[in-house]
Amino acid sequence: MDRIDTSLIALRRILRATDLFDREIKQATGITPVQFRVLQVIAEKGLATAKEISIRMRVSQATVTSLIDKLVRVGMVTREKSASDRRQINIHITDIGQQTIKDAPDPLQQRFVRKFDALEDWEQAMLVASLERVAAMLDADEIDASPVLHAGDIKHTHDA
Amino acid sequence: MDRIDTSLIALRRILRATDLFDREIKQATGITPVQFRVLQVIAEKGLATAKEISIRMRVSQATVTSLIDKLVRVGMVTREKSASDRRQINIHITDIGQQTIKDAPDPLQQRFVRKFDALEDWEQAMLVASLERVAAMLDADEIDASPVLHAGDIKHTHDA
DNA sequence: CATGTTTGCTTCGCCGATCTAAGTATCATG
DNA sequence: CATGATACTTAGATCGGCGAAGCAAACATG
Repeated sequence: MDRIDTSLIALRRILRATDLFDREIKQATGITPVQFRVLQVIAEKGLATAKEISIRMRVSQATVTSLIDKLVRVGMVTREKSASDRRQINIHITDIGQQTIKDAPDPLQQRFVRKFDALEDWEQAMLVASLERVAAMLDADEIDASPVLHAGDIKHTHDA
Repeated sequence: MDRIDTSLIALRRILRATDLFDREIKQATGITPVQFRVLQVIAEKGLATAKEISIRMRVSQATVTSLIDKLVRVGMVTREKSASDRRQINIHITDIGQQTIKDAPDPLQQRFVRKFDALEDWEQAMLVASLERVAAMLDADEIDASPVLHAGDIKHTHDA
């Protein structure tokens, strides 16, 4: 088995891990991965507008509306009209929502962070260099920043 | 920006690349990424049974049936009863299907392979080691083999 | 060989995510 | 105040996905 095969397989495993995590989330939280992702975004600040969410997740507002509908229905978030601009709706996370996030299985990024921290210095350096390299290889064009991932996302934080 | 942030961002970009590629495929081929993936699987040998596809793609047979329906409708594949076992249906790729695959934009894995080949020996070695490391870090448990990716998958071939 | 079980696929009815287009309410401004 | 932009929701569609039920072919075995 040559290097390229090995690399592709590893890459596949990496991608696959996100997929599996989706299923874990579904089971553990009772909501779907996409809904969970919305919840996470809201949880970051405790509240968010529909617009914000639709931009962060790169989906239409219509989609956000229906996702929020579901989260409201299960009591994880509430809608409240913004006082400053009454066209806006602030979506607040509830205690149940908070709890759901807290109880969710060890997110992918936390898993990564924990193990990364445990590595030797040189190894960390190697990984960083390699990942950046691979990212550059796969990016079709220069991509700005924040993506939509599936589950749990790989967030730019490490409050693990 | 510390190493962990850098890594996570790179990882995010890698995952994001598959997402963007999905959109490219849709535009270029007129079929959806999932349908394209089915087509790819069939194309590997020129034909496949529904069962095979459902296993390879980790979806139910019901789902495969509906995906094949769509590919048949646009003339990219045909259904033919197997001679040896008449319960089985061999799905054959048509010229149109072949053409679609040929005309599809540079798949992710090809992009990767091309660039990987161009690397220095030591760099290839480093990438392989790193990717395997990361894969191990993300895998919750030991994962067997072939996953469902989104677009184009990252196949274990490099007939680029 | 006849009957019962397994296997391979399709049909049906359902749900979730997503979109676009069209509507409603609110704001901002000339 | 009238007009136009902005923030959301509603309506209606498509797609991917599932499980259950059904059917036909193959197999197994007394």
